[in-house]
Amino acid sequence: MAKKIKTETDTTEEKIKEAARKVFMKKGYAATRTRDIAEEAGINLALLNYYFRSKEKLFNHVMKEKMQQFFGVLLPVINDPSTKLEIKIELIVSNYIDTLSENPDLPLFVLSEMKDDADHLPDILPVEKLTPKVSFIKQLQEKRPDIHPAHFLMNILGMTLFPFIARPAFGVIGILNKNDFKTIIEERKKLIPVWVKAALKAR
Amino acid sequence: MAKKIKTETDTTEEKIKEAARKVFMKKGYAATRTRDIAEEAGINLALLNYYFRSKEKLFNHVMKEKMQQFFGVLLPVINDPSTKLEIKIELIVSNYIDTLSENPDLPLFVLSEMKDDADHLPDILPVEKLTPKVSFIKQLQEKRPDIHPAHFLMNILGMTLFPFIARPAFGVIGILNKNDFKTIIEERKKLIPVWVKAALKAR
DNA sequence: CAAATAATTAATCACTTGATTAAAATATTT
DNA sequence: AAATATTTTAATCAAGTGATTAATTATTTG
Repeated sequence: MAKKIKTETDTTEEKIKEAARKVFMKKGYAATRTRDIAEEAGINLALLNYYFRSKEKLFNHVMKEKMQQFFGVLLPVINDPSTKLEIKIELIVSNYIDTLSENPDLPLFVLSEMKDDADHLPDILPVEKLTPKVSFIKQLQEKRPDIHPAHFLMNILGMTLFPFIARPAFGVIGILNKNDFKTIIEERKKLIPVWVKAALKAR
Repeated sequence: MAKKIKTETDTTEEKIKEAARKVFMKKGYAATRTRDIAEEAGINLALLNYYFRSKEKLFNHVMKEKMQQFFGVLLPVINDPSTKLEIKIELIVSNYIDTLSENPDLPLFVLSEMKDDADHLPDILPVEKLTPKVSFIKQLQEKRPDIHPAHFLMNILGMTLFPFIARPAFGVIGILNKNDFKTIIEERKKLIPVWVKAALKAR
């Protein structure tokens, strides 16, 4: 009989983490019961506390991961001085669309939980501040010194992320069925950069 | 001594509703305790159930109000056939910015709670579906028959609402302090329509 | 005014929930 | 194989939570 080798995804700790990701992402911190996570992981409730001490500590672990995933799409691109502005825009949009197509709950989860907690969050996510030294900001200011660069960041992220955040709302107003959504999102990979560039030129 | 006249905002029921709006909007359904609402309203916990029967019923009342407020900005403008497309765009943007400046938690609240509940929400909000008969949709299709009208709706709403949804995130990445935010949002009233119109022309 | 009705409260219930404990089972080391 | 350490479980606790009850106070009505 083959020896039991516990692969990384097979360990109890990883089963709990995976269940925690799933349940926290779907229901948020407050609506999640540790029993939900234990059941999802197929383990006893006490084990969860044995491995993670408390609901809050387990949540912080997931939250840190998810914030890194969320900002991890943006920050490397933004900081790379060797990529020109137009390419940065294309990369941000297509990276986010790829990530969120696999993980559509990510932005609403991160932004909701950040709001509850905005103050002591910088602790768990060491994010370099977007000073005017950051190449993306510099490039935007070069192109449009008359407009605050935050505007264009809001435009790119708003156009890209909002459809995922508001997806149920688009359902309610009946403008999109499930299949349309996937198609439209895929179209936006090419369209959003075109529109952002048009906005950069608009006077 | 003057007679006690209970004004509309002075009644117990209204005090409970007002407290419920405040607490539910700030913390969401799951994180809200009925005791929080009672305390905020300055009444006994039992009174809350006396007037509204249950936490869920009280919440549904608030939710319905907030959904009407949220969609109420959009739907009348969208359906008016006598307003031309460019004006519609300006109205949607400036109406939302005015509403959300007074009520910045509205979109994250509505969209979060809609997600948990997406299925049986159409019950509490009778929203006319956005068929191709709706004037806004018709106007978009006239202007750009090559692009699904949902794209432009996503653009307008994304650019307008996203800054409010992601405000704590903009704080964390340090691109905006509190005063900047107000200024920038006010600037966007004029800028977003310019950008949307540029996008409508872009090829 | 007195009786009836409505509004309000303090106390409490039943259940949920995060967490702990003590013991059992399993794995590891000696 | 015995001893030790680690992992897992069932049972339980204490605090929190939505809701109810029974009594009290205020208001309305006849």
